[in-house]
Amino acid sequence: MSNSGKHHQSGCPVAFGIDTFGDRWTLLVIRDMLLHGKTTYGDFLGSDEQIATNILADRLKHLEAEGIVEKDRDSDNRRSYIYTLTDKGFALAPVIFEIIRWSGNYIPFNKARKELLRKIEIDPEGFMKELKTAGKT
Amino acid sequence: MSNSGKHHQSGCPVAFGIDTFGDRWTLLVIRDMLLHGKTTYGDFLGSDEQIATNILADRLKHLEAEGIVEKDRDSDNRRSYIYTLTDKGFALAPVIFEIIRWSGNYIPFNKARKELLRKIEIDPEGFMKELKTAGKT
DNA sequence: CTGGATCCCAATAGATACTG
DNA sequence: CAGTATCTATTGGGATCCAG
Repeated sequence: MSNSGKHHQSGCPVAFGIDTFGDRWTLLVIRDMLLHGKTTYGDFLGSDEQIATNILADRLKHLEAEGIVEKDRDSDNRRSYIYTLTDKGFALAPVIFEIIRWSGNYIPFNKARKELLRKIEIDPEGFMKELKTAGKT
Repeated sequence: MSNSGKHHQSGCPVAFGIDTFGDRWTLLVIRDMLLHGKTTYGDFLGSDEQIATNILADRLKHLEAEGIVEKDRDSDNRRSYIYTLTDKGFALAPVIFEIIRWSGNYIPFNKARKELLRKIEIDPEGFMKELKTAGKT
């Protein structure tokens, strides 16, 4: 299931990489582990991008099958699982970092600000309230 | 058409990168320009991975819209187009290189050999014939 | 409760045939 | 040569169900 039939099998290392982690979700999960210290199914579900449960389960399964992620029982929680990156998974850090570097140069610089302005327009009072309570967390 | 509805809009640079070039074909086209000096629609179609014509057209259009690729008329050929990377496109080279580096460490080293062995098993005579005529191109 | 599996169906990607 | 049209396959969202 899932991503069979998508493999290029051309022998090209770029194609191999894409076949392994080149879908729209996999790298985000890896990012969560690498950059945000997320380790559980619930953690991943909580990310901003709102991955669906079936997609997440599928991707985790594949990452495990590929040896990029390891799944163990939480020794404390006993009914929870902990996902961690293997060396092979951790070795993707430079790829992620180069993507971040590239985006840093080319992401629309005012996207966040635009969001903010939209918020202000729609609900100025709510925004002001948010502003006042910000930084107290 | 194409990749609308897939954008994460989370503000995360990784998600931004994925939204821009994170599908299964875009990076391969960029690889062709970057590493193999390909410049025309026909060039891209000829790659090992066999991209479909509509996909290629779509991806080129998007790459152009994103300012990653530039499309100009071939000054010689006049009814042919030349696609070249912009600076923004060229700036993806480190991403590609890190993917190659990662794959270099983790790609199944014997994939090509396995293919070969399979061929030999299925059609030994055909294989021998291929072997004899190889290197004459 | 956490970590999934499953089903439905909408939307997207992709292969193939054909066209300006 | 450089695409478009059409039709099929796959992915993905969301709800719900299920097991430990």
